[in-house]
Amino acid sequence: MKDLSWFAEREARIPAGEVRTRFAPSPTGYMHVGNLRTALYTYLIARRAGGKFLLRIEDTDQGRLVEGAVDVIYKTMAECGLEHDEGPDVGGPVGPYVQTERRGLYKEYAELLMQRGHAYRCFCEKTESQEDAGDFTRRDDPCRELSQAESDRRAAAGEPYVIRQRIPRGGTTTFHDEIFGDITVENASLDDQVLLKRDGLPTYNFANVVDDHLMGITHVVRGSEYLSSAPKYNLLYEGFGWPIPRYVHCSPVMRDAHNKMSKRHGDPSYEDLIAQGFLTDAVINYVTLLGWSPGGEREIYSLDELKQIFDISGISKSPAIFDIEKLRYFNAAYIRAMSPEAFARIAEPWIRQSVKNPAIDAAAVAALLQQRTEVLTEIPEKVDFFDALPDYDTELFVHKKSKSDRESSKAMLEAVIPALEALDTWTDEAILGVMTSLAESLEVKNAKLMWPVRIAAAGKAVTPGGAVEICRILGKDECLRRLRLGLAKLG
RNA sequence: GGCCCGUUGGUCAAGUGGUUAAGACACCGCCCUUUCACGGCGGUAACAUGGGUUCGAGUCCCGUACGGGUCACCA
Repeated sequence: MKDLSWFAEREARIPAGEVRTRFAPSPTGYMHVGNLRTALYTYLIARRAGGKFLLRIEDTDQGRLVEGAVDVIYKTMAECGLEHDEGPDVGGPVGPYVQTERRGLYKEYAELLMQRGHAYRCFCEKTESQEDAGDFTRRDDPCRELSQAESDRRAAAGEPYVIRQRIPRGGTTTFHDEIFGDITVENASLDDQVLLKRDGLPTYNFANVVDDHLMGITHVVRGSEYLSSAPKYNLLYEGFGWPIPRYVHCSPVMRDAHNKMSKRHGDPSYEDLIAQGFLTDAVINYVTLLGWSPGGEREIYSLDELKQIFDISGISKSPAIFDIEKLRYFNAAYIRAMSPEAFARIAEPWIRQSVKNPAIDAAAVAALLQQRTEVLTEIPEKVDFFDALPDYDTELFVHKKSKSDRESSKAMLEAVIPALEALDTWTDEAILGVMTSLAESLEVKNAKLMWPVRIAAAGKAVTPGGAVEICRILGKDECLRRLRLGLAKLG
């Protein structure tokens, strides 16, 4: 048995009282919304307490690894501003927090547990899935009662085995969860779970306990699917004589009342949301509020603000349904709150998707869009008329509210074209001045004059911005060309 | 099926024995107005259910229903 005393030294180097959390994804795919939320809560708990936030890659299932998944995790964390504290274990001879790189460790700890009688070798055949497990009753493993000598002999003879946890046959185990409170279960209902697999790698159940302890984790934050396994982890901690961390089990993020969010059902991952034109800050804000509430009426919070106020007590017990409509609202709020310059910067590529004409000022178009955009993806379709006048129907000139019909529209255009032709300064003020004074002299409401101008200029009934702004951005020549065209259409 | 957990409007949610049961999204109406949007004002809409405990229960206890999780050499 290797000397493990160095761990005592290592532990001594973790500052007493420091809150330490970890986000421990397994690299089996993309970063879904539930993952992101868990990462966020884990991060916020640490930051709020001025503690450490660590990252650990749980790659012990060699069969389920997905190429590039680790990169997605790192990239997403970085993009979201969830900076993690670096670290190999404090001073210990252990590498970075990637479980396959720590494999030797788990075996030693499993053997330590075996020495203490809390684990045993099992030489039985595999059951690799729930289906294989058959009925719902727990197997009474014959290997559990094998003598140490017999067990050692078979192992030495090269017989493959796994190491199982020896759960007490009687009694109960109680653990405390920060969200769900005290939960007590009968030990008899617990299975002798596998700790170390045949391939020598630990199961999640075991690696988690060992690593959380070695990393000095004080708050174990994870999905509520682990709630019913928690008693087994407690027994493990007790077997080692280690302090039990605080548990924070979070309910899942749902796509509807019955199903979790999942890629398989076409639910968006973090990357998908960004590709769909959502802003990182809005996603973070919304996702944090899905299943957690600060208690007041305010809803818009930056990550920095969340770091100051996040509290475990606000996490809710029941699952929350992801509502993309509300995310859209948050996104729109974030867009509106940006400086015009910042918005122009992010909107420009989207504007240029449909507006190729360099004569059209993208920043000016962006200014019109800022109050009317929920997600970036809706931009190209909204502004395409700046590039090319759509082939519109003259029915558009008929508008009840402004009392416009074909005749009035024709008359308005006939009047406005020469007035604008005579205009030298092509600014909002000048254009508006011409139009309002013209409306006044024609004794019509502004709307009645503006309506046909906007229709002729844009070729569609709904546009970002009004007649004046559209005319201005189009430029005098193009604007007048379109107005004359409109007039011609009206015959 | 056993065990564990949950349940306030369509959705997110406040609420910790005494409230006209907040607020937000969505929806509807009105106002503003140069279309749309923004903004402003107003409206519809909830304590799953049955028993207790209590002067008093959304809040505490028990049952029921419904929903979720778990029972893998997956995490």
